[in-house]
Amino acid sequence: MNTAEATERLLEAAEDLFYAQGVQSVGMDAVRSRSGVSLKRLYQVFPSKDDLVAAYLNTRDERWRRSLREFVAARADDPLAVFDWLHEWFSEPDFRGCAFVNSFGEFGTLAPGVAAAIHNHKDEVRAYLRRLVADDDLADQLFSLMEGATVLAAIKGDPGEAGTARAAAATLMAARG
Amino acid sequence: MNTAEATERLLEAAEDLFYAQGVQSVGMDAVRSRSGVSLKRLYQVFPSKDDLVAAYLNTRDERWRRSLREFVAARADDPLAVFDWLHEWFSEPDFRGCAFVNSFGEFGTLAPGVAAAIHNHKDEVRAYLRRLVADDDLADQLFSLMEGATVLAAIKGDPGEAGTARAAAATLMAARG
DNA sequence: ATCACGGGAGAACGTTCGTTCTCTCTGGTT
DNA sequence: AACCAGAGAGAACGAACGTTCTCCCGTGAT
Repeated sequence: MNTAEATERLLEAAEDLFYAQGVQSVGMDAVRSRSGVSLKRLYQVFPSKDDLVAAYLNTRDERWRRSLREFVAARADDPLAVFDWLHEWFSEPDFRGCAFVNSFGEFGTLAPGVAAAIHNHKDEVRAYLRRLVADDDLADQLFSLMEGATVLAAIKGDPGEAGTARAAAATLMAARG
Repeated sequence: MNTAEATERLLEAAEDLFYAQGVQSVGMDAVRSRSGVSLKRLYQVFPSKDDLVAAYLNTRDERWRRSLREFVAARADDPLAVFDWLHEWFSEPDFRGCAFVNSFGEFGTLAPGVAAAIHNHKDEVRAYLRRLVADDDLADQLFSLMEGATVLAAIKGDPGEAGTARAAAATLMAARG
């Protein structure tokens, strides 16, 4: 197995485990057995758990934003499609909320690499929304609705929060012309 | 020191430490030295860390909701006052987001007592908002805005999110008459 | 005064975890 | 054939943590 394949398998295992159970409660041994990559190799590729966590967050950020972007683009970049995408995401059986918000809850501001990945993700999403609606204030309002819906859907286990946020978004957009 | 005072000091120390640093990264020894209560007494009052965490969340829930309720009541129960209260909360120097959302990130659905406290808190807040605006759909939309603003204010360290959410709330309320 | 009890301080125990080390094997090079 | 670089499996190490235990002291009852 070459380094590229080892990296890929490690990131896939890390994402599965960290997202489902949280970072702190998953040991490096669990990542090793899930990925089939030896501990020695693991530490060659990611010299510490913090490095693995930061890589997990960054790859998840890219996949997550790409999925959202493509879904919305297929709907003629209608901002309301964002909330339809949220509904699909909330309905996935292993949905457990926003990985970045959850990691913030686990680490707060303590781990620098983790904090940077969290900031970067939120900045990118906000920038995307601002491109989508071209009114920065409105975009920030929609962003707040997105985050609230995600938190509540995760805690209550109810995908219907996406519909609530969508209705609010429609009202806000209508009010702004 | 009697049991009542020990309980009080333990809960105060636990809240300070758990909220500031997260639950998992605070050991029982830290709670002991901060509170001045011996370990033996600690385990008499709270037989396990899970019990202490659940008690921390429940007392915080009550104090938090009382503070919100009183602030808003002093403003003639204007729903927009909720967002002014959020702005004050976000501006506190040790603000670190919603303790319940953070705990959800740490524990997910694993610890039953913790999960129950989280659900209870969110249910109570939603019920309060529904009483405040008397339109359940609108109340749920405001709830989503609150949660989103809290998450984003915590991650970005910017109390201004309260203003963004307030403006959105004003628009939504105007649209509903 | 003595004795029993409850409490405080902190050592001790068992487990978990991040990280490193050892041992062995394989596979390519000369 | 001899050798060596690297990899895998897993033991080992050191720290941290939740929880319990030991030892000692003070206090209140008899």
